[in-house]
Amino acid sequence: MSANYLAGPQGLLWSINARAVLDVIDREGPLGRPEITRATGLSKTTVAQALRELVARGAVEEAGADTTRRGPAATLYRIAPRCALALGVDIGHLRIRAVLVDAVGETLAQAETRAPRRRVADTAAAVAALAAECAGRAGTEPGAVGQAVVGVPAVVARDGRTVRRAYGLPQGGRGLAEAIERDLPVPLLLENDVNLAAVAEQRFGACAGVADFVLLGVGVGLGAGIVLGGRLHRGFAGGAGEVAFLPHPATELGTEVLGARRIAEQARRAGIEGSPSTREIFDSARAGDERALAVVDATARRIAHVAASVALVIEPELFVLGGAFGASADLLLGRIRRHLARDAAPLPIRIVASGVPGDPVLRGASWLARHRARERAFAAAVGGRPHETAAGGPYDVATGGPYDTDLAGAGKGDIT
Amino acid sequence: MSANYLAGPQGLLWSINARAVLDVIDREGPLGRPEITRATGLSKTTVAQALRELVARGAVEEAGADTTRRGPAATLYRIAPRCALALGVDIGHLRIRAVLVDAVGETLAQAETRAPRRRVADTAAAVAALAAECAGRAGTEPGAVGQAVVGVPAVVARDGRTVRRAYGLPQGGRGLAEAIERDLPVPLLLENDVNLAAVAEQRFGACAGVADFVLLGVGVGLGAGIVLGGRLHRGFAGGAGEVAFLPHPATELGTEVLGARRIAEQARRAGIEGSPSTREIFDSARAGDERALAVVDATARRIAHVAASVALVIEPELFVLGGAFGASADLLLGRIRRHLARDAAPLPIRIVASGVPGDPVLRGASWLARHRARERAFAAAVGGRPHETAAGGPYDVATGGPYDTDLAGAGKGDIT
DNA sequence: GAGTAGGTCGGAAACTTTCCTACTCGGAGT
DNA sequence: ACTCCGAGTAGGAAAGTTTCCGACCTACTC
Repeated sequence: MSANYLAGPQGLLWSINARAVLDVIDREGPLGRPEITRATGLSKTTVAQALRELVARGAVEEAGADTTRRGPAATLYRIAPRCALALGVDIGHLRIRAVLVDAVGETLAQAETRAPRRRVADTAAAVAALAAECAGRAGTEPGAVGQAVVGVPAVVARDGRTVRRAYGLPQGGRGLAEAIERDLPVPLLLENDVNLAAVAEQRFGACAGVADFVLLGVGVGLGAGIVLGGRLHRGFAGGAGEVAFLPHPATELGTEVLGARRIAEQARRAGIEGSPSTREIFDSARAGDERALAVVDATARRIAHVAASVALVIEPELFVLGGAFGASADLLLGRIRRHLARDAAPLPIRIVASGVPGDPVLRGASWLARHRARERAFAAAVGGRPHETAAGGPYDVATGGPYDTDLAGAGKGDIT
Repeated sequence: MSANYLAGPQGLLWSINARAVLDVIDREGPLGRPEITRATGLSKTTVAQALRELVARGAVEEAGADTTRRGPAATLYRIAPRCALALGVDIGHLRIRAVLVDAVGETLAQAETRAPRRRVADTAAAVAALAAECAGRAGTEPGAVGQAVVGVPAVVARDGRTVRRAYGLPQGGRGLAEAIERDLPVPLLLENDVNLAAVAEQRFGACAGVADFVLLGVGVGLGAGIVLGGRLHRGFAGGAGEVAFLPHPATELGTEVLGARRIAEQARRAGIEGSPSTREIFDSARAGDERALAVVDATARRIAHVAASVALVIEPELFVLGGAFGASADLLLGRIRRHLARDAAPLPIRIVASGVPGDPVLRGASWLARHRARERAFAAAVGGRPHETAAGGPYDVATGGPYDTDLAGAGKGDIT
């Protein structure tokens, strides 16, 4: 009822300190008690108490002993890998991939299948089947998954369930989310695929430690995953980053600047016959075909144009070239930089190639799923000690603290 | 050294609870003890203790008694207005305005002067003189100001001191900040004027409670103040929102889409003679002059174009039309909406007129200055009880808590 | 007299300091 | 080469401190 004023009883201190212990262990790997004491600034008595409780609750477990120092061996502690399971799914145009990871990010199982074309129910069933397959291989069951994040090639509203403008997806609305939840009853979040690729870039790729960057995903369409202040920026209705529709001098308003269709059109215009796929055009270009190179250059120019426009609006620290044709960075990057240098910008623009190996969408999905599953598990382990008053102050560590991961909320921040 | 893990001794609880009390009083005006007790969820003993301490430290003061209920009158408490003074300054092309406000936002004094043209030292001296004038009228001295925020028509780096691309400002670099600080030795922050107008819009205008919005400032140039998640988005080097350079079909790259110069050019093209000022053109248009109306319409079209581009990148909830010609919203708004509906957008775009009376830049500057001055005063009042151990845990309420208002830091957030 | 404001006191919870035991490594002495 | 002992470290327990809370009491006004 009353807003969250972050006031609380003494039990609050325990939550705060237990959480601090958890965070230290999480960041700095297996750690001995003395090191945790130093890192948190707490007394060793308190740390010992917190560790006992966290182990009892299953969030932390012992991990051998540290014998590097002299004296008695220090017990090491680590996050319990099984305290949270997470499922990442990438629904692409051709394939659906899934990966099951544990709380420390270890891959437990992977699976993939052909993407069914038509019906939402088929897609949902495929996702559930992959989840079951992964769970089976990992020796657990699908219901044990603490969070599933599903990447889709569509605009997803901030509720993480409503889908708009679904390129190639069966249909819009909340149908897909509900169908998946029926078949796979675990906490679910849909997310735009480019956004997830951006998350992957932030966690595993070229943008570690960069607070503001934009991932340009070049694939069937062109989309941007925008990270500002270390957080995904989704826009009011999830439509941020739909940069394919940015006005371009050579393109009518309301049509896409770039995408497979437009590349094909340019290929025709360049006199390339037989309507080859984009991949084939890039391969030809790499082999030195002049006309294909012209198409590549035109593509690079349009990407540069989009990057310049985006930069003028939000001025990120870095652009990353990703997506299906991020693999063609060798061809594109230099040309994009040249166009940027020539045409664009009163401000310098840095652009680099994606640094994420494998399927970035899948990695982003599994990272986000893991983050959320773990956040929930941690909050449960830290919140509400058994002997706390049932009333529960207005403070709730699960959502109120500085660890807020709420995605749905409007996030009416108060700070400028 | 060790990162901030938000762990702390018992004194931390006092900080948290005192801060909660302070926040409640701040938000809900003068309040009696029982109401504070209810709002914070703390016990009345604790609240009483906190209030005693806060009053002793000067952050809170008594404000009469509440006799509406029966029984003994409840003592009311409010934020002590004088616990923080703040100075807002708007350095415009023609005039420099300053306003001195207290901790609760009351205007204590205002002053203005002609903007000196050439030298940085003159500008700085003018600012200091205005500050002295305000302080004198308010019965205090300039040194008592807890924070000064100076709005400038230029790009300001995230350090709040380095100026780039200064339209009409004497020169770039850190010269201005340093000169002002010499003449007026108080905590100083320079900020882009359009950004400050956006802050004003958020606090006093059309965007109260809107987390994501963009203020389009139409004046000598065109700039955007971007608020995302309730926070100003400044960009990597403070250059976010330089939307005047967005590519436009009818404009060569690298030139501004809109601004006084371009409006004049359009007026010439429309056959208007005598090179009238923008204001005169708008006045003619309001009087029904066809050619002037054409210029206005062209202006509206360009604003719509910019808004559409911005929306495709960040999809704010709302656009606000402000700046020097925000006053001409009656002429522009309908036309902008018409152009948006026609040309633009796969997504709907809401745009409204500014809701801030007076000088938005000045109001934004004084709000931000007040916010920062108060934040510092509150942190001081809440942090470090006298009888606390000198050691001091790694937790620091001043900067570490959920009340972080750091502007300079890169803000390497960890949450997606 | 009922309802409310404000104060005080004792108890409970949580953190810290201090003291103590146990363990291991390494060097010195036999 | 073996043994012994001191220094440094890990872990635990007890006492002390700080803080919050509930309960009781007084005083005030309708």
